[in-house]
Amino acid sequence: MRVSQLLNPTLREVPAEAEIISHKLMLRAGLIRKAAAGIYTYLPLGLRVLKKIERIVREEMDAKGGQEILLPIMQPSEPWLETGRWNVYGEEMFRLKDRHDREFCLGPTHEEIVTDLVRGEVRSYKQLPLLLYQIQNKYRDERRPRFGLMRGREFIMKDLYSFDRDEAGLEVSYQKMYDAYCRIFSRCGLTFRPVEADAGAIGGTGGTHEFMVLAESGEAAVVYCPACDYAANVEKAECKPEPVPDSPAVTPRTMVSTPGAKTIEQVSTFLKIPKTQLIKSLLCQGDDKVFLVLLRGDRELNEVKLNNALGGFISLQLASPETVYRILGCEPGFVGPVGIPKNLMVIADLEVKLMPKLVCGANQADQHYINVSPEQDFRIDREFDLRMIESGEKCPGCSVPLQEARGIEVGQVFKLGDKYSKALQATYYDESGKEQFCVMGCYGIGISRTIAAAIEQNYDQDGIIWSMAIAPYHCIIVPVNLKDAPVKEAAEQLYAQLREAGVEVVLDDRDERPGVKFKDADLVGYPLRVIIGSKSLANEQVELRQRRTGETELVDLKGLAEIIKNKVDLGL
RNA sequence: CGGGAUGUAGCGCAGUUUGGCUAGCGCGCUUGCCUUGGGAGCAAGAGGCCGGGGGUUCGAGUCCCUCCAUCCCGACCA
Repeated sequence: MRVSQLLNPTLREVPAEAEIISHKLMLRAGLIRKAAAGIYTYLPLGLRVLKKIERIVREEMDAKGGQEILLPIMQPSEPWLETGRWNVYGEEMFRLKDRHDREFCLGPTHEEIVTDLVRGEVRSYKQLPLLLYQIQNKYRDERRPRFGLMRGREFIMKDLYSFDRDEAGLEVSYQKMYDAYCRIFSRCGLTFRPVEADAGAIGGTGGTHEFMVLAESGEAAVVYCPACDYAANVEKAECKPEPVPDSPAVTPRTMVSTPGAKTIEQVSTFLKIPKTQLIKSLLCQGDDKVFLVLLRGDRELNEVKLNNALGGFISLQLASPETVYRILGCEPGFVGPVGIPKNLMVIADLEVKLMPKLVCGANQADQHYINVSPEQDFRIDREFDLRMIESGEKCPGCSVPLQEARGIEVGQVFKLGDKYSKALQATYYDESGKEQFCVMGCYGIGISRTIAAAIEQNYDQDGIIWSMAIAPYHCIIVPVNLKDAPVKEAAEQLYAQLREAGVEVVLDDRDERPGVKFKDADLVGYPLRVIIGSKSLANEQVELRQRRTGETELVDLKGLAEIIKNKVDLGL
């Protein structure tokens, strides 16, 4: 391709809309343009990167026995009604009606439609296991799309669905995908970590792992063990209850005045009692149920754990101050578990019981109780691990202190079990002629997000640094001065040779000054750059520069095509 | 959805407070000259429903009402 003909509108300045580095660089390097919030057009170079990643994904899926299909984007409501998710998915689902008023959605995911397919086509155990995948658009009306391709309302995903005879089969499929994902992200040149995760609305009873590309801009927080291979999303990371070491003298429960002290911080300071001896009492509302959640004062509530513990709500949130007042007769700052209405369920974190004496709100303005004993002074109806893990806590595997990092979730693998096959009656007949439910797994990779993640991990002040495997082109030829006939001729010749050799190459044939071409080449991030200038050309030599290292070598023009071809094949 | 901000040429911005004639600047774009190893220089040009609608006024980019769009924080989220 000739740069003069390439639709690659690079920008000198960063559009005001971009915040994070990948978004800025993708706009500046002319890879994407915005069509609407969270909806993007891929320009030629952006699309080439996308196709490169797709190709790697296809190769690895096919290698594991995956069969590619293409499911519809527009899906009828019926299978969604059968699984109950038509109503559960909420506003995040784009919905539409046809001229007959029949309801459809733009697929946010494809469990329903693929299971609907399989229940119609699979009859026998002989057809299993079945691994079906597709690469296509997903639609989610995110409340807040952001960061360019990182969180879009339309995005491209590879999703594979496995159908097995039983749990053992699922285990095999799951492991295949887990391995394939590791290979895919390695081939894309990413530093990543599989972490234990929460299954969220996709549900399913088995395990799930998220594949996190480690980057500062990541939206997810993970903890990992530097000694063993334990790693988990903080939403999921299991917390061991820790006893509070310092226990105050045992005296009867006493109400004390704490004027204006509403937060844990304020109460702790006012009473000169460490936060570990305070109780954090949160009145929560899940759908239409209200309950009181108790945590040690210095801990944070993990809402995902809470929601899972209670069986999953459509909406779970802190109760409004009005609700708190209606139920407990005080404002949120003075809530506590002592003397509350009998029908108000109390859900405590595992650590609460380990607190010998504690301080809590008295459900009266400006009053707290001190010397409160769990179970003696208030009841605990149910106990769970409800808190957010903190970095430095001990690894559940090997007790080494955990470290914290941020990550971009580029993939997730789920064991679904029979959640969808049961709801949609996807069954097969086993050897004895008995009807059984398929055991399912689903496995997603955010292809478009992976592009953004790759940039977040590979850039410098000049622009993007692609790894060879996913670069839009392998190499760019920059003739310093096209009006210099030998330079032009050498450039054209090399361009032809490289194309002949199967190297993906662009020739910057624009009548621009060299500085402009160098800047653009760095910005776009071609891994290899050949600079043809008159001085070195006089010795039949040109410069070969590596984008990542900036390392430049003077090489003979003769045989250069082979050298470049080798570098491309070796991935540098 | 709550809070905050922004919308003026392809991009980045000024002008809006205190209404006034023909709406500016830089980059980019077009043409010519010149230049050719890290976003050169000179000259001449093109390009705007000042986000939309309504209102106030002799007069609105500027004031008022309203809608829309976009971004950030939070909430939320496979």
